[in-house]
Amino acid sequence: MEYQIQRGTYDAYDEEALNLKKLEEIFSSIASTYGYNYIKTPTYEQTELFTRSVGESSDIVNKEMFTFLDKGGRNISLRPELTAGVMRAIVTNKLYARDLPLKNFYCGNVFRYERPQQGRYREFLQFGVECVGINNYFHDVETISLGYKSLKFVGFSHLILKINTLGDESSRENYKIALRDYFKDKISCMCPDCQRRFETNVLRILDCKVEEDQKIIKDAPKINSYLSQEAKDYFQNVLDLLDEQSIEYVIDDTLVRGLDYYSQVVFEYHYIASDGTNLGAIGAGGHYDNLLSDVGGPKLSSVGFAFGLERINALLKIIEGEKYEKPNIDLYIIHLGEETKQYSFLLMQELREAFFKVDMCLEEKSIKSQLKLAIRKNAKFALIIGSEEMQKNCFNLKNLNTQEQIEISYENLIDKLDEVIGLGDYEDEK
RNA sequence: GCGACCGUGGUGAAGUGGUUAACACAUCUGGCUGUGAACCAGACAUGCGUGAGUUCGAUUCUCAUCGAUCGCCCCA
Repeated sequence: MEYQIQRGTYDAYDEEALNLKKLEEIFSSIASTYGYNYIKTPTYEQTELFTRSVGESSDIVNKEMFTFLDKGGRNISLRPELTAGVMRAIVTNKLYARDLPLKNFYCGNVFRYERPQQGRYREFLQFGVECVGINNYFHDVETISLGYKSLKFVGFSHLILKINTLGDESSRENYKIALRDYFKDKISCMCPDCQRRFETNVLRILDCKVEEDQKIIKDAPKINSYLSQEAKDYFQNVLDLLDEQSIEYVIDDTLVRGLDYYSQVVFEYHYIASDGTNLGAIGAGGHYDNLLSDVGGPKLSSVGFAFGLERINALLKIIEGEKYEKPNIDLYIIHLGEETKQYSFLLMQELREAFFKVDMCLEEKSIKSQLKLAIRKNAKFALIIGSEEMQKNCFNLKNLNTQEQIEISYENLIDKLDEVIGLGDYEDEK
């Protein structure tokens, strides 16, 4: 009986695992330059935390959560996103009493029980940030631009930033009433999904892709006419400040997010690969005013976003093609003859102490096989040690890219490796 | 949750109701016992996602199930 991997999950190994991990490192370090600190919260929380925060009308909570009773009878859910947990942590630890805003970034696995598709898993990784505590459009822009620049940095040269405003609470309520009013007598001839949305969340009707419905939606009232002057100014300030930084955006007034907690500005990052692959949003976020108070803390405005690491990784693989980074080592030691094995092994351990990435084959194999192994391990250099070399304490160092080979003494080995491998790294970065 | 399509070795894949499941790449061994190639000779699926059924006989037909992919829904 062979065990099967669970639906919607995947194993990452080799370059995929390497690059996923690298993405986390890069995003983390860029977030640090923006003054964000790492926060880690539990993988599961009380179910109610999510129904309260993400929203009972949202599909995520409604039908996509992994929910169960633990042995103590507690109602538990695997996190479908990380914002709610971060908010809870802020309340639990009374972090809101510190200097505001609180700026945290996170990276972790989240769970949603959905039908799997390309770029969509039931357990996937999110990297995100939350800036909590101050209602100031500068923070919105700071956050949007952090996401934007991070994505640019890892290789998305032509990003699409979609942005919209949902207005403040009263603007949004008025707008919803207007929408209901508009769709009231038309809804019966719209698609079943829209009819459902009409009841649960009118805003989402704007998202509908059915052609017939689009015609009706086109003439629906626009949020713009229902925004309070304050909300309009807020949004305009955000746009102006984005312009100042030459961050390009597209205003998309049909952009409404699926999580219930957003207000004011919302945004999504998109990328369409040259081969047409479109994985949907690779990152998305927005401003929210009531989440912290919904979870039992003070009422503080916040803004945040989350990236989907698998989607980002999949697109980068297409963009970078051959250059997509593979695991590698610095040096592969090739030993010839029984008596050189131990000598080589000890040398290898010594080099590892100096933080070189070194490996060797501990079986007896022909030089041919060992060279092939070196290639397969993606080694930069091979160090060939035969009994003659062992006697003389002198080896052959072969550059596996250029095939050049030099003779080098034991004394000079580490210096030479420093020089030659350091150089290799430098060239890689260029 | 709904619809479509698919599932053969490490990989890409051909194929048939019936004794040895083609071909290619990769890998291993030897020819060549110290340098990644080429060439030559061998090796490599007790098996065709899983389970059941039809049949004298199924990888090939039927059903179920699991899984991938795509569309819808939703989302990162």
